[in-house]
Amino acid sequence: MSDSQNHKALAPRRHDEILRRLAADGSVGITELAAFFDLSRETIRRDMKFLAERGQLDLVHGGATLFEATEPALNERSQENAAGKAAIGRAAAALVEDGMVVFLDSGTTTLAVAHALSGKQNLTVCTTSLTIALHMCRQPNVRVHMLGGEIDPSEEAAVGIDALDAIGRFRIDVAFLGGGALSPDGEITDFTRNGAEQRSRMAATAARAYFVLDSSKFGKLTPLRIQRFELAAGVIVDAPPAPAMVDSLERKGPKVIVGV
Amino acid sequence: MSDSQNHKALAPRRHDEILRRLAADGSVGITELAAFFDLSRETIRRDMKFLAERGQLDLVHGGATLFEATEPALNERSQENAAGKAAIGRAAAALVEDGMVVFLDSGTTTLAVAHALSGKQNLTVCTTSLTIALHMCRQPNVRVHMLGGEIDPSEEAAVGIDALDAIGRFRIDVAFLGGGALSPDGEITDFTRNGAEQRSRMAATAARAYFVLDSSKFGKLTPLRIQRFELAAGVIVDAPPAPAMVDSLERKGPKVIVGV
DNA sequence: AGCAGATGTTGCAATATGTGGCACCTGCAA
DNA sequence: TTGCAGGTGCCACATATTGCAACATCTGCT
Repeated sequence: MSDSQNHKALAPRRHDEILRRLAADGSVGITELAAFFDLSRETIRRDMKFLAERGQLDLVHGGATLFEATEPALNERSQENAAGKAAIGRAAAALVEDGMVVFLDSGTTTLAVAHALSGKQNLTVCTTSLTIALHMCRQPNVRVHMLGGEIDPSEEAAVGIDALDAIGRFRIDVAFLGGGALSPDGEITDFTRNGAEQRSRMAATAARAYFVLDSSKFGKLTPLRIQRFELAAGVIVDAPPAPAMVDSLERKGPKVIVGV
Repeated sequence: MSDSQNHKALAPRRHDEILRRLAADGSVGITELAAFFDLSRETIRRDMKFLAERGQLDLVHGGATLFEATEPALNERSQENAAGKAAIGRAAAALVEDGMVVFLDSGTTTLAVAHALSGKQNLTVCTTSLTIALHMCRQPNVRVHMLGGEIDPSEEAAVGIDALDAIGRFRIDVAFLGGGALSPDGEITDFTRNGAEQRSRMAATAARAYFVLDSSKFGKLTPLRIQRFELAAGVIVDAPPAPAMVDSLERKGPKVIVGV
């Protein structure tokens, strides 16, 4: 960017530039860099090999991509209906613009949203989920706030009074919330008191809140109603629920958005 | 820039120019400067060596780059001296009894402590590290509190005001703290202001605090002194530091514990 | 003259980069 | 599927650049 004449640079500077492009574009080609720096492909390849050995990128044919730290065996849950969750993720990501403050609830569906957010610039992400925090803090151009509190092992996320407290401190542009079930009469319900309370507050606090619910949760019943869920802007799903459920849900407020 | 005819300048002038270019471009080459000043490469190299010794720049092959008192990448660190870290972990775990409230700092050495704690019963673990929280919440009979806050991507841990706040709320039986270096004169220092402050508070707050430092950190210098580190009960290491360092450290308070 | 500090020169080792050859991928068209 | 063509990975070796240390030279000063 600095000088258009001579891009030749010392090795560490090249490494920076490579990582910078990687962060910006997600991938970078060897030939393209060789031309940019006016150096042979071998030299660039050696740079990349060096960076790859330090775990800073992944080598692929023709260049390099962002290093994917293979997460320790994700739960079986995250495999269930993976395609549906990915579709929900894409639909959710379409609602997020660069620079927004986004809240991501715990859960495998919201994790899919997190994955779909890669590529957005300059996001601020707030979350209670350890896994989501870990994933997002490895993304470039993302600021991550972890809401602290006692960790619920089954969710691997913070719950309880500290997390509830912390929610109030943020001004959230858009929140993506999980949920236990979409009941036959069009209500969103949850498994635990803490979860329901947390989601209720977020639905009321965020400028816009969306519940993300994959089709395995349609028509089920869980014990706790999520208060004020009707303040949410929408419910993002991967397949159309029964028309009756859509009707009664939309009459209360939230729009139903079907991901593709 | 001043005179185009004769760039020859006395050493302090050259030093200024070197630093100026560094600030402007992020790096400078030796050959390039030698030509500019019409001096031999050796002279420029001596200038750079002088500046490097005073911490004003980093020498690299062919020139210099901006001085970065930053830590190496996380993935890289976790591999280094794995055996030593495991030894420290065992020594640390020996200090923990069932039922205690344990604080675990961020860092790869404290992660080794976390691994060594498996088997303890009924622990309560407080941590700022996402990785440690994730690991410990999968253990049976462990309650985990995640201290929230903004996530530092290089640490993958919470830092900043929220984390500092949260520290005050806990009554910690024993804390295991990381650190950037054990300086030659027996002080424990850190890379970042936030890190130093966090560790300082823990050292003062916990009933007993231990720093865990593997031998790669002996005799190094990092910019920030950790205030009140001498309140710590001990420093756990994987190999004996130089006797002079042990002396000056133990005279200040903390005992040196060598893991096996 | 003699000293001290700065700079230059030289030679060799270490490192970085370039080049060419060949095997291997990848996409495409038959 | 097959084969082809172009791009790419990778190795070995050649070349260029740099690091380093020892010693020589210069310059200003007393």
